[in-house]
Amino acid sequence: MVKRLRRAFFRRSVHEVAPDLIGAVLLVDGVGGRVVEVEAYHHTEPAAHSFGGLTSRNAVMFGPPGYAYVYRSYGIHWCLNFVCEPKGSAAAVLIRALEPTAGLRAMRRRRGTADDRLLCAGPGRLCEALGVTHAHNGMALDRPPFEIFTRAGAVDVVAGPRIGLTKAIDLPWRYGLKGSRFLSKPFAAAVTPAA
DNA sequence: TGCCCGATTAACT
DNA sequence: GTTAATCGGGCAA
Repeated sequence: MVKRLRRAFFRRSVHEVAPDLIGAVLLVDGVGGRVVEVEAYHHTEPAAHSFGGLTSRNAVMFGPPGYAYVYRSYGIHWCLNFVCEPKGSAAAVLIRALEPTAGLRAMRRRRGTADDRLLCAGPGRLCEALGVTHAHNGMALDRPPFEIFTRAGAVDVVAGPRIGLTKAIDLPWRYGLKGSRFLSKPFAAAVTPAA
């Protein structure tokens, strides 16, 4: 049964929330799709923006769970995260790829491509397709323009190392939908994460 | 104040 | 395979 996600969903460990988001549906102003790839970040690990402590950029990460943390990447792109765990954990899940299902016309227009596989295959592309910008930083995930729904049934989730990092590169905190053609990159090995 | 670099992408060779 | 685009955070001075 598909249900709208409530804030309590995000209050759990980032390592529970991240795989549970695979297969969920994310919409921003009615545009979006099925989550097929995410990554987990936690302040105890040096790859996280929150590792060095509270700053103006990462302040939302240090707040309560269930809010959007949006940051500028490489001075060019926006990246969307969901803040998790009780306030102060400074943990978040980076949304890396969607299978587009709603608002295809709007996404193709924003992205300037008709190749549906590349509409949301990557954190920067996804934000461009959904129209996510710094204006969404700090917004609640259970209120408009966000709508997030649980997955309908069981899915095969695979895990592997995160993408594009120079620190903590070995932690297998990237989660994806097994076999999806909408991933930003394929998973090297099909390893099912521990429950 | 200045410098370096990044949770990326697209367009190259 | 490599590299430019582009800018705010973090740290050295």
